[in-house]
Amino acid sequence: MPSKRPSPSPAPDATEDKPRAAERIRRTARELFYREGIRAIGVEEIVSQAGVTKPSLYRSYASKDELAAEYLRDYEAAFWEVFEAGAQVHPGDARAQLMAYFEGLAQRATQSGYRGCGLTNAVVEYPGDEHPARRVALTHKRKLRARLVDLSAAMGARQPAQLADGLLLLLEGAYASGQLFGRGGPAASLVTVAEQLIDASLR
Amino acid sequence: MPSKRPSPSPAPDATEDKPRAAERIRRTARELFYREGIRAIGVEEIVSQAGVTKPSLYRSYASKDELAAEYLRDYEAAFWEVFEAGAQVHPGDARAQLMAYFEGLAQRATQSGYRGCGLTNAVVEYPGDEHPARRVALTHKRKLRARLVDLSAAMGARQPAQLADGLLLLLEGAYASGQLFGRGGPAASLVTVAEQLIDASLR
DNA sequence: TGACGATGTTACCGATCGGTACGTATGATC
DNA sequence: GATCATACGTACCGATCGGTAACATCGTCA
Repeated sequence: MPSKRPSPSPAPDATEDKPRAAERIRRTARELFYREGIRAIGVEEIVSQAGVTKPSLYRSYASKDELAAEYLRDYEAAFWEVFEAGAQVHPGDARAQLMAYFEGLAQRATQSGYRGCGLTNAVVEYPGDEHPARRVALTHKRKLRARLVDLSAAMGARQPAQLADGLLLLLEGAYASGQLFGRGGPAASLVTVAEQLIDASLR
Repeated sequence: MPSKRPSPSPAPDATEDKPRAAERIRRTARELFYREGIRAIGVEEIVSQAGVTKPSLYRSYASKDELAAEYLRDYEAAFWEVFEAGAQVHPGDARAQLMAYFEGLAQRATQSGYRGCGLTNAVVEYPGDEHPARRVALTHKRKLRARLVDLSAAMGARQPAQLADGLLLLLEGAYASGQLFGRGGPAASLVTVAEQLIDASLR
C-alpha cells in the first residue's frame, strides 16, 4: 500500500510519487516471487537483490503479505495488457482475439523454465481464504471467467457459459502443464484443441 | 504369541514392517501436506498432530523433503487406484473408463475447499529441479501423459497424442480451477467439454 | 532372568524467518 | 548556518524453522 504522503518538492525519479527504494523492491519482488514462489523468498533476499535494506521495504509495504498482494496486482495488470492486445489487431473478431492470446500462451508454456500463472500459483501456495495475495488472485480469476463468457457469446456459442468454462479449463491446464512438462508439453496442442472446442460449441 | 504376522523379529502392528509412529506420521503428513501445502506445514506440526515427536520422524525419514516425496508416492498410488477403477466397470471401453474418472473429478473439483492435485501443487511449490518431491511429481505426470496416449489410441483417435494433450489440459485445468472457484467452478463443464473434444478427435 | 536392539521422549542446536527501534545522510527553506 | 522533513542504513528482536544428542522404555529371545 503506497499510503505515503505525496512528497511535494523532493520528487523522486520514479513514475510514481513513491520513494525510489520502493520501486526497486517492487520490481525485484515481482521477479523473485514469480520465479521462486512467494513462500520460498524471504524479505531479506528481496531487499538484498534490490540493493536496499529491510526498513525501506516496511516503510512502503505493511508486510510481506501485502507486498505479495501488490506483486499480484502488478501481475494482473500485465496479464490484461497481453490478453487484450489481440483486440486491437483483430477488432470485432472475438475468436481471433482470443486465439491470438492462446497462440502466445502456447509458445510461452512450452519453453523450459516456464512458471505458469503467478495468480494461480499464489492460490496454490496460500490455501487460507484470508491471505491478501489469494484474495487478489481469486478476484482476478472471476473477472477472467466473466470476460471469457463475453467473448464466447460474441463468438456465437450456443451456450456461452459452457464454452467459457471449457476455454478456462484449457487456459489453466496450459499454465499448469507448462510447469510440469516444459519444452514439448501438452500446451503445444492448445491452439488446435481450442479450435476444435470452439467449432463444436458453435453447432 | 497369539495372532502374529509373518514379521521377523521386531514385529510392530502396522501393515508394514515400519514402526507404528512412522505410519502415523505418514498419514498425518499426507493430510496436512495436501490441505495446507508442503511449505506451509512444519515438521513440528506434523509430529504434534500425529501424537509423536520429531526424532520418531527422523528415524524413519531422512528429511522433511524426503517425507514430502513419500507423501507424493502415496498420493500417486491413490491416484492410479481411482484412475484405473473405471477399467473394471467398463472393461475394454477406454472412453467409458476415462469418462468415469472425469465424472468423479468434476464432482470433487466443484466442492468448496477442493485443493487440486497434490502432485501438481508440489511442482508449483518447488520450482527447483533438484527437490525430491518435484522429481516424484514430474515422473508421475509423464506416466499419466503416456497413459492418456494409450487410452486415446484405444478410443480410435486420429491423432492419439494430440487428443491426449487436450485431455491432459482439461485434467490439469480442472485441478487448478477447482481451487480457484470452488463450488460451481468451470470443472462442472468438464465432462461435456471432454465429450466434445473426443468426438471431434475421432471421425 | 539378563541383555540387546528398536522405539519413544526431553531438551536443545544453529539458522533463518518476518518485523522493528533508532540513529544517519541529504536537500530544500529560512 | 540552523532547522526540519524525508529517505535510508545499522543492529537487533522474538518466534519458528529443520534437525539432533542423550536418555528412557519396551519387546523379544537366549
